[in-house]
Amino acid sequence: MKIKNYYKNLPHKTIERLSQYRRALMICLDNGKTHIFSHEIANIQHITSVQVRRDLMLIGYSGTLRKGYNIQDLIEVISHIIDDEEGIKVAVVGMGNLGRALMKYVRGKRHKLEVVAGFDTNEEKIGKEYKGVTCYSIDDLEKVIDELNIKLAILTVPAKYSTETAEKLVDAGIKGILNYTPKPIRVPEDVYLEEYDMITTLEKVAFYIKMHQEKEGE
Amino acid sequence: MKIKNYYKNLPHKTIERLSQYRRALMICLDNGKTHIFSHEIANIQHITSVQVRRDLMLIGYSGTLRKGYNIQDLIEVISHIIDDEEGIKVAVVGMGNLGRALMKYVRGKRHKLEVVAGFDTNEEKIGKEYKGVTCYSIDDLEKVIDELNIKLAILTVPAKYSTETAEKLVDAGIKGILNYTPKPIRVPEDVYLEEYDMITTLEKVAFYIKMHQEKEGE
DNA sequence: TTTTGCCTGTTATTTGCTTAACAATGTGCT
DNA sequence: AGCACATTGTTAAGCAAATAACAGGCAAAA
Ligand SMILES: NC(=O)c1ccc[n+]([C@@H]2O[C@H](COP(=O)([O-])OP(=O)(O)OC[C@H]3O[C@@H](n4cnc5c(N)ncnc54)[C@H](O)[C@@H]3O)[C@@H](O)[C@H]2O)c1
Ligand SMILES: NC(=O)c1ccc[n+]([C@@H]2O[C@H](COP(=O)([O-])OP(=O)(O)OC[C@H]3O[C@@H](n4cnc5c(N)ncnc54)[C@H](O)[C@@H]3O)[C@@H](O)[C@H]2O)c1
Repeated sequence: MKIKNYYKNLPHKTIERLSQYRRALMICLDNGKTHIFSHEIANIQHITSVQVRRDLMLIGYSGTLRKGYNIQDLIEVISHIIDDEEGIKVAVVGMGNLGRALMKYVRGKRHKLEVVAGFDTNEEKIGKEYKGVTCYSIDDLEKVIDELNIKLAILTVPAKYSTETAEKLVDAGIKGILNYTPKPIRVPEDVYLEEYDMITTLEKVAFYIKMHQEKEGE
Repeated sequence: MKIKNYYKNLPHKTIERLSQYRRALMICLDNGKTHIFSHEIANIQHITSVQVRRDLMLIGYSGTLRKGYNIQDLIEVISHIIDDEEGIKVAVVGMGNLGRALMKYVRGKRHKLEVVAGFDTNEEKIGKEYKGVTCYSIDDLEKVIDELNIKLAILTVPAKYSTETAEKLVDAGIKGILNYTPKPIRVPEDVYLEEYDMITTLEKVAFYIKMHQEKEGE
């Protein structure tokens, strides 16, 4: 399993960029391009060509000298690395403003990532469909997750329910959680967790605006 | 201006954590706590106490031995660092599903960060209020940004308009952009840019789920 | 009063990632 | 053919951040 093993050593940041390269490449392909240079990819993503080449080196993909990389090929290689063959089923947990926006947004974006269920506690939402996806009761979490083979959950419940909902998700056998709640959650080692807090990011931007202002005023 | 200067050297990650510490501390304060240990903060945030102490060292705040940190004090010190005294005015550019969710979410969360305007191209949205905030035409961008003294923009327009809208924002004098569009944008050096791509994050979680599955199957 | 233990604050080490440097190579031009 | 050069692929250096290691000190227990 040599091939599989070196995936493990890919830097997290490289994984992120591969996802981005692929989307950029698909657009290029649609535009009729067949080959692309590292500096072109770099330009689209606003990074350096060195970084692109380094990432591609890490996944063992080689381009042709003076012709660049074959777009079609490269898309396939990246897909083979980051996509699961069977596809990964996704649930949105908490069908509020953000949950619904995400549901609509993600649906149909990547065919290996299918949103197949929503969950909520609100009686009015339970049983309804949103963009063709059923909203289930949180009480049926375990059953539905098992039946629909859901592996990934996007957590968008109110912050005060983050912890308990995360626990339910883990107990139900979820393998990865994307937490958009401002409250950090804890998961066992075999569950992959990614957290993103918008208020933090907003405050960070505000801080650097403030700092820049002060620097100018000196 | 010694004080101001060392803010410049604070690691980006420390800034992010300060924002999070503060929110956690405010909750503790509400609960009647007056002092807190580094390991308690660490527990809430699911990080190590060393990291907490190191961050606090960097901002030059000292606790009391065996009593920990004075919560009220610490909140003030952090606020003094990351908050702008005048407050920073924010605009949401692109009042779609995500834009509206964010508008509602951010409003009133932090009183030094006020969302004061929305912008859109859709005639039906222009002139309407959402959560008490007016949605202006993108054609009035420069005027409104100037009049309301808006410094920070959250970009939530469709990806194909990211680039042109970013340019408009920069021209209008915006000092910081938070780009939630999947298309990377480019800004001059004096504009602070933060980008976040949800699909990338989702694919990353999916990748690690897949990898973990394969490791098990060996 | 001494000792133990708990907590802070600081310095040193390690890790992960980015950037720089450069060797290798085939293409087109002269 | 031979030279100039754009472009790839790899190794080395540099940076930022996290973690580890540890010194210092006070409070309570013995
Ligand atoms: N709206 C945003 O733009 C935004 C941005 C960043 C983060 N967030 C975070 O996302 C979360 C949701 O935000 P929102 O604006 O969509 O809030 P919301 O109130 O619109 O939605 C919350 C939804 O979760 C449901 N819910 C409540 N308790 C539940 C439980 N125990 N299990 C399952 N579902 C439950 C509610 O019925 C509701 O439908 C919050 O934690 C918020 O901090 C929101
Ligand atoms: N919805 C989500 O959950 C989500 C998540 C991540 C990223 N995004 C990104 O955020 C952006 C918006 O997503 P959405 O789901 O809200 O889409 P949407 O179509 O609901 O909203 C887009 C809004 O922008 C307005 N608009 C169009 N052109 C404009 C212009 N030139 N200037 C100003 N406004 C303009 C439209 O009238 C509409 O109101 C997209 O780039 C999307 O990729 C959305």
